Formats: sequence, C-alpha cells, structure tokens
Amino acid sequence: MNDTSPRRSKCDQIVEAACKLFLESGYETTSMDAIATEANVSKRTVYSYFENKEVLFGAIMKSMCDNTGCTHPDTLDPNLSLKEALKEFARNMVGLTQTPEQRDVFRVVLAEGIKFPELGKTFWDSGPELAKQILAAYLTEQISRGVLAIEDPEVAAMQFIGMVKWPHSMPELFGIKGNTTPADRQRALDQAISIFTEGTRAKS
Amino acid sequence: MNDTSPRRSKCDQIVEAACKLFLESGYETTSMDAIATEANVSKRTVYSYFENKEVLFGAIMKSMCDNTGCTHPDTLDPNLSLKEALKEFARNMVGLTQTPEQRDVFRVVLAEGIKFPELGKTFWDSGPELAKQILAAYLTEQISRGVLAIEDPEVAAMQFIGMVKWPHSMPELFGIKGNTTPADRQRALDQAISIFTEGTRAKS
DNA sequence: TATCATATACTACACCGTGTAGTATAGTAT
DNA sequence: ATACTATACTACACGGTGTAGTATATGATA
Repeated sequence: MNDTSPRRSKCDQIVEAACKLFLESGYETTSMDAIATEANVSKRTVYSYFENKEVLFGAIMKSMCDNTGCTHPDTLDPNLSLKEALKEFARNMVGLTQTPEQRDVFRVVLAEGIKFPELGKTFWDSGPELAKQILAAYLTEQISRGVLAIEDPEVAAMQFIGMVKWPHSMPELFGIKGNTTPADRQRALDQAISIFTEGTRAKS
Repeated sequence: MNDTSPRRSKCDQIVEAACKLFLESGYETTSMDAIATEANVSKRTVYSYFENKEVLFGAIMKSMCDNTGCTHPDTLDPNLSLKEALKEFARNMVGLTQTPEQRDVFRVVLAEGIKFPELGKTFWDSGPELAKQILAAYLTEQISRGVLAIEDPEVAAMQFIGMVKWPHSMPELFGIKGNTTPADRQRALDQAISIFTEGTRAKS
C-alpha cells in the first residue's frame, strides 16, 4: 500500500536499497536492518531472497561490475583518424568511470578486496582489462599498418589508460575536489593524446 | 617480561600493533581487544594513550601518510639526462608505492575515506600531490630551457605518473597476480619514458 | 457469479548468541 | 606513588531465526 513507486517487486526494492547503502558505506558498516528499512520491506523478506549478508553483497557487487563493462563499444572506430579514435575511446572510458556510482563501485571493490577476493577479479576483467584488450587490439592494428611503433602494445594500452584516468580519477577517489572545468578536462585529454601519439608514431 | 623486542615503549608497541592490524583488516573489522593483545598490552593501557578508536586510527593513518612522502627526494637530479632523470624519478616513485605496506595504506585510506574524509587529503598531499609538484617543477624547468614543449606541465606530471603507476599498481590493488618479472617492469618503464619524452620533446 | 478454501508472500516483532567499545576495579611490580 | 595488568562488566548493535498473523491471488464449488 505504501509503495513509493508503483509495482516494484520486493526483490528489486531490496537490491536497490542494498546497492545504495553498500556503495555509500561499504560492507561492514551497512546493516541488514538498514537495508530492510531502506527497502520498505521486512527483514525477513530480505532473508527470503538472499541467504545471508555475504551472498547479498556478492550478488549486488557482481551485477554492478558486470554492468560497467557492457556499455563499452568493443572496437575503436577504424574510420576515424588515430587521434580522433583515441579521443573517442578516452572520452567514452572517462565517461563510464567518471560517474559517482562507478567511483563508489571502484572504492568498495577495492576496500572489500581482502574479504571478497573474487570480486577484485570480476571488476578487473569487466572493467580495466576489457578496456585494455580493446585498445591493445587497435594499437596492434596500427602497428602492423606502420602507423605506430610500439614494443609492447598491451603495456602501452595500460599506459594510455593510466595517463588519461589518473589525473582526474585519483583526486576524485580521495575526495579532493579540484576546481577543474570541463574545458580543463578537455585540454588535459588533448594533451594526453598528443603526447601518446607523438611518442608512439612510427618514425618515417 | 614477555617483551618480544627489548625496551620498546608501550606506546610504540600499541602503535605498531595498530598499524599492522588496521592495514590488514581496515577500521571496522579490527577490534581494540585485538590491538591490545597484539601489542602485548592491556586494553586499559591502549585507552590511556589514545582516547578512543577513532583517534587511534586517525593518528596511525596520519603518521603513515606522512612517512610516505618524506623519503621522496625533492628535486630531480639536474645532472642527469632527461630520460635518466625521469627514469630515476619513476623508479623511486614505483619503489615507494610498490611496497605491500604502501599498497595497504592506499587501500585503507580509500576504503575509510567516507568515515575519515580528512585522511584522503592528508594522503593526497603527502603522496601523489607532492610527487606531482616535484615533477612539474622539473618539467617547467626543461620547458624554459627549450628541451620540452608542454602546454600544462602540472597536468603532464600527473599524466606521467599515471602512465608509470597504473599498469602495475592497479592490478596489484585488485589482487590480480600478474606474472610480470622485474625485466618486464623494466621494459614497461623504459617504454613509458620513451613515449613521454618523444611526445613532449620540443620540435627543433 | 458469488462464496469459500488453500497456498503463498509478506509483515511485525520478539528473541538468541555473539562481538565490541569502553569502563571499573582490584591487584602487582618498580 | 606510579604505571601497568588482568579481568569482569556494561551497554548496545548486529546477524540471523522463529512465529503469529495479514494481504492477495487463484481456483474450486455451489
């Protein structure tokens, strides 16, 4: 009767509440009572859908990890110029990982990595590793065409990703509120791409 | 009587034990009883040195953050070549942040960042920010000498750091045990420096 | 079609065992 | 006298369970 949103299944309500609270406060600090309350559901109902707290947490986090990767286009556009293709890729990557939700997933996965080791692998494979594979494939292609000259394209892919992500994802992760404008980020991105392409271009 | 090491002050014993346990298990999971036991000290003694758990945790983490930065040389060696100076800097940086202890500090600061927001700032300022400042100063110098051409040296410093650190610090953070050898890391570092210097060198 | 029976999903709430922050106290060593 | 230990204790929160009772849907029966 008191459903805030109409016709949402109990399970969905629980998942949604658990997502919110776990991402906000992590595993230990979030209580099952709090989840039940937040979900407008009795505690018993929570336990009728999820065996225990660990199972609930694992299910929630795994699904969030899976949702991260799937929006990645699985190749770089071969019709664009090198710089444009990289820029598009970087923009996409930053866009995905820039959201507060993704930042929280990152943080929680890292934080609970000792208690839930398989979670780290799940996140890694569906996030950074996936992005690396996609970019490395593109770089390898460009190498074989003689456009680029790179010794180890897989490592180079990681280096590119680090270069693009580190400067603004790290401060955000630590709660440093930089006063960077979108224009700043745009220029930082252009600079990264400039350095990377100039630094890897095959010498003619 | 049962002191493992001779003549260690009680306070030191407590600090050492708390360091170990907090880094291993984070804030919530570590109990004050466990700290007292690990320190070979009674619980009351812990409370005679530290007002409560939060204070103890804050003090421990702050001192660990401070200890991170201070081992950084505060300039890049101007007598070395560009590549050698950068390589030295990178090696030093990787060496500092590669230790298991530093990885754990990183992880815990991130994990407890919501409950202890000022901790993030402390860590940032004494770690990444400091490294950035040092590198940016060097880059600026090289720009003014006409060796390098970079639009924004501060951003470039962060990009260089991200490039060097991301490929091996991220997997490690997520518990991905790559089978990288020291030789692999050496080659990755060389490649990063090659890309960065080629990508930022002033066109003659 | 109206009424009743049954099954199922859920709630509200008390309850248990356990773990933990923090305190109080009595005793011991120097 | 001081610094510390050992230990018992308080107060409370949490994970998880058991239970009595309600709401709702479905289907059979008359």
